[in-house]
Amino acid sequence: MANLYEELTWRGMVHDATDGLKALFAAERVTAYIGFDPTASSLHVGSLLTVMGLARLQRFGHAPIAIVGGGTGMIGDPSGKSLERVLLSADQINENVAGVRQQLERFLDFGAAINAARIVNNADWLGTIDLLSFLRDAGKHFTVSYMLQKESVNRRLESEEGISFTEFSYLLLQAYDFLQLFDRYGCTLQLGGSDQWGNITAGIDLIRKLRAKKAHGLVWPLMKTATGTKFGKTEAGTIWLDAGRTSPFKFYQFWLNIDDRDVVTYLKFFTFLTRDAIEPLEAATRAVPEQREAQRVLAREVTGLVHGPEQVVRAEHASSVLFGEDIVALDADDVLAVFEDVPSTELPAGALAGEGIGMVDLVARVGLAPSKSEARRLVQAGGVYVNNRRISDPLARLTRDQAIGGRLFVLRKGQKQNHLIRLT
RNA sequence: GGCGAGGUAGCGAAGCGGUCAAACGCAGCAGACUGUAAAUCUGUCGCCCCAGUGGCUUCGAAGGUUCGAGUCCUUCCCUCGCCA
Repeated sequence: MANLYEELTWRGMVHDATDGLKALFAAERVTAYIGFDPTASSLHVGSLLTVMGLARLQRFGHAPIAIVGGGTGMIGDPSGKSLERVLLSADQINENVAGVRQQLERFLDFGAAINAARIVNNADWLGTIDLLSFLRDAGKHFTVSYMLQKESVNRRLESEEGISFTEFSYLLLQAYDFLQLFDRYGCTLQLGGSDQWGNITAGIDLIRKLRAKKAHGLVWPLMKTATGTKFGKTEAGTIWLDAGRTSPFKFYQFWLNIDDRDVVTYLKFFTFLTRDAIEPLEAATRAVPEQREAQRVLAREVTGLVHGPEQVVRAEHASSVLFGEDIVALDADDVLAVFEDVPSTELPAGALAGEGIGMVDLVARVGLAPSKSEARRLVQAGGVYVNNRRISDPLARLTRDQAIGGRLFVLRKGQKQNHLIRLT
């Protein structure tokens, strides 16, 4: 079995790690954990990196534990946050935990004979421990100056906002989690993003002090995009793993649109493709970037992992139609299939009777612009297309005989925002 | 508590009696170019409509002076420095 440490190093995922980790991987089956933050009921592409961390771990024969932070989620991790967080209600967190759990099941093998994955909720122990016990068992082992030295705490202390006692104590909770997992499951490794390093080392210290055992940590670099925007966000918002929130088509498109400068990094981070598969793609990106071979593979692989092969085929088909052929040449059923994911509005055919409906009214009515004023501006700027043809005259009118198959219009704003209008 | 500086559109920042819905930059939204990219360039960018020398609401809050106030006066609220 290859060494996971070497694998992660090659993938550029080792930002920092404790000494001796490589030897540990070589010597035994390691049980490792990563925490998931239940701030939403679905994971997004940002947390996909974390999911892949666990999945990769399992593929190398080690045992992954996903800890869904039902307990810590109630407190809020100050790491990487400049503002104090809004606390979620217990109900909300439970709902989110359930959603996240369901998604994790896609990636991890919970039935494996020897290294089955587990999902645990730290509310199981954090929710029941009483304050005095916690202060005696965990709090006693950390000096305030130790906690103040942690970068996440320190930065907030110096900020205008300050930090509440609640978030200040987060470090202790996460350290206590590690201890619990060590005791319950023999978990000796915690993974995470580099912003977690301080929290992870706190857990390692706690285990050393209380159990006299060496635990390990490994963190990968924080995701950044070449353009400096936050990874996983687009104009349309966060890219979620839940098909109900981000359609497979949009998900596919997100990966297809990755910047050349980032695509190789992402292939390493988000796919199981081997070095042999990735290196030619890297060369292709340098030689013929306009072909976007690397992006195509990335989109296919990740969409396949998250939504399955059928969705890949559909997304690829939709993409080729949408950015290639003339929509008018298609029949209404094909258009419906391709645009299934796209928001749609039903419009009574009567609205198009006689002179038809004005462009400005239409754009405003289906919500592509928030008001008629903005709709007009948009049309005049040349940003509106009907069935792939630009209509820049705000006084233009649409009638039924221009509809595809007499029943559909594809209204587009800019290059990518489509909206389907069904006549009824 | 004392002294000083300041609060202008999503953010940053000009404006110091009319020509101010308010320069400029960023973000946003479109357009060109292109590879459904990046960079760059162009337009737009308080809100509304029947799109016009159109309507409405803004420049911390409330009052006042004035034909006219983001601009002057009064009071109040808040922020930031320095000193107690």
